[in-house]
Amino acid sequence: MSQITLTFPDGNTREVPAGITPAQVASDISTSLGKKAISATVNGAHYDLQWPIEGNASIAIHTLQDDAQALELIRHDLAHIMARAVQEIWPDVKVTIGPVRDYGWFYDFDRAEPFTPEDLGQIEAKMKEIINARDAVKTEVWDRARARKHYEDTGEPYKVELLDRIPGDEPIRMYWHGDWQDLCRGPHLQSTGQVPADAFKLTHVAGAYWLGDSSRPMLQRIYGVAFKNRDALKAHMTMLEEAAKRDHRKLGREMNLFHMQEEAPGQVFWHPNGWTIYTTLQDYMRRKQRKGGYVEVNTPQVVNRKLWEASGHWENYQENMFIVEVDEDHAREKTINALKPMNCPCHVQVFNHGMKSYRDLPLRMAEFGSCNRYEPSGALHGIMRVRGFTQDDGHIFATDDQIESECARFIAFLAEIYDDLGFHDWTIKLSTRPEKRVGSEESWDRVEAALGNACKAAGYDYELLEGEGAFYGPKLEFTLTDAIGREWQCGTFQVDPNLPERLDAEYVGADGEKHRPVMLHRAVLGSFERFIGILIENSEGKLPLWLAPRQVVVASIVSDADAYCLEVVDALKAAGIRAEADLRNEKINYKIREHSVGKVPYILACGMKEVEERTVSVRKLGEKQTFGAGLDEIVTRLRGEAAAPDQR
RNA sequence: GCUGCUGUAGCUCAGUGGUAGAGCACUCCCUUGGUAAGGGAGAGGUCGACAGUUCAAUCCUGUCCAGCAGCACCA
Repeated sequence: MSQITLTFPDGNTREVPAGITPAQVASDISTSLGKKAISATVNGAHYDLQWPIEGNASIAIHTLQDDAQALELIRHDLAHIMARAVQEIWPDVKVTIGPVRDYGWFYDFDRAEPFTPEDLGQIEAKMKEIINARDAVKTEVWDRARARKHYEDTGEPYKVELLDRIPGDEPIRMYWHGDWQDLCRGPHLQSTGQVPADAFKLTHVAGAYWLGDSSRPMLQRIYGVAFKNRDALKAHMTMLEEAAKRDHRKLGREMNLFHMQEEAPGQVFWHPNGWTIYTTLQDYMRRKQRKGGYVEVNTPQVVNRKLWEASGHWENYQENMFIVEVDEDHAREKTINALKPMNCPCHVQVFNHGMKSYRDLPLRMAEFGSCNRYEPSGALHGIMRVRGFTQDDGHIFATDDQIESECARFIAFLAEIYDDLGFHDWTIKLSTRPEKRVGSEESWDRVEAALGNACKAAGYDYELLEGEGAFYGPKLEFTLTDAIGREWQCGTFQVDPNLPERLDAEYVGADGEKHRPVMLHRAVLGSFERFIGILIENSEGKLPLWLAPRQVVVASIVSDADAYCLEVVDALKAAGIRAEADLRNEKINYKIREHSVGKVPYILACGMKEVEERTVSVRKLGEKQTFGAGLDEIVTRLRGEAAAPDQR
């Protein structure tokens, strides 16, 4: 047998026979390492301890101490252990796939009966039994035909289909967790006993289409989370509770911002508090847009189908449109309109009205455009995904030569706004030409390069999403990261030569000839509804002062201070601050608690001491420490703090 | 849209084949209290909608509507 050379991370080398497994290598180093080992990285690939190494290689042995590998293997083995548990309890359940995901794994099953929460408890108990049995994990490479016959014989049609999808040059690996067998590319742990038995939890069950295809059968997906130890699991559960506290639907109720009801699914009833956030944000955006060189327009909600036919939406987007039929007595046939799902066709109408010159370009047209889309019922989510919403929409009509500079200009514009709104961590994704597309290769080359160059010119790197662009042009997507690490795609910049063509937009060039402008669709926030939802969740309802709907509550400590409290409120209001008095017959503790829960940024308490001294006792949200301030002093201070970021 | 679950007071939830209950919120009374819930009383519900089974339905069955989780969708 030939010898090969293994190189360890510390640079040491070892001569071993070809075909040696990482398990043997680990045991050769020490018995304890042999026991502790879970997997290896061989020439950069994550290797099962049982896979033979045939040639010279770099090798690193992993143990449960190595976070990345350990978590992946624990979760992956748990997926198998769960599938085994399910089949031991219900032998006729069909197994499919069970990958690792963030914090855990899932496994999809085909079973006529739905799994219940009680079933999850039973499965968990069975899984613990399996882990405690400490069964060895074994693997073999099988011949494709043998594997196929095996799964046909055992009645596992999904596995047969998976087998057929494995590329011909890949080995067919079989794994055994005890007697239970699964087709799997591996790697896995040495034994089920290496899985911590107290650091996982089955969380929920939900439907999922086989292979993610809505035309295929719906399976039942059981989700689990798993960690290296019980404390990490606990920390995760605590994190989930923290995330639940930020839920904008809950905070929206508690802060009396908005509500939704079943007569208008997917549409928001904004209450005074919520509408204050909305209009404050909109006023800010309007000022930014003016400074940013945009003209603002407003276009109709209900538009005849002719325009949607011309724009292509009738053909491609009709399912998502609210159709409005108008049936007049005298009319020969019904007039069919649609609520606008997008503003772009209307903006082209504005552009088309009157002859445009190359001197008018780039023409930056903005609208706080109210749109309605018939979103699938299952997609609705609070104010984040709705059927009626308002975009901070804008379309830049430009020449090809202006794309790059307009793009760079937009990125700078967006960066300022995200910064003002407290989002300092965001990324750009560049989506390039998809398979199905229109336009020449040269024009795609040019426009993709323009977007990429604009990012670099503005000083930002981008991630490439190849083939993800629209059929007519590439786009940039701007994704921000919130306070708890979640990502939200908000901004977009999309190059569209198609719609101007369809709707016959033209301008007169310097040569006196008519030319087609390109249209740049762009948004910074996306929609006000969704963005406000993000702001709420990001801040846990503790919005920055300028956006807080109720900025100051002046609370009386004794009723003899009521008149003074009203005077303080008047002074604050005169300074443009949203202030209100709380003169109720309640103790100051009660008022403090209530307004703290209500996320009011400032509570000014006034008792007789304050009345006599003409001061206020200031308590900032989230701070236990209070401080005293003179009336004029606090008005000046709060007026400064409450100014919008662009007005400081 | 699909699978599963849920729908009882403004909110959070308990409960029963014989037309309902708690806590908080609300109103009133007592209390004037110094930085996260003072005490008492009262009012408040077509038990999501519509059918069906039953002597009797909030409860059982069906259909629909809405919400939640996930999947699919998001030109």
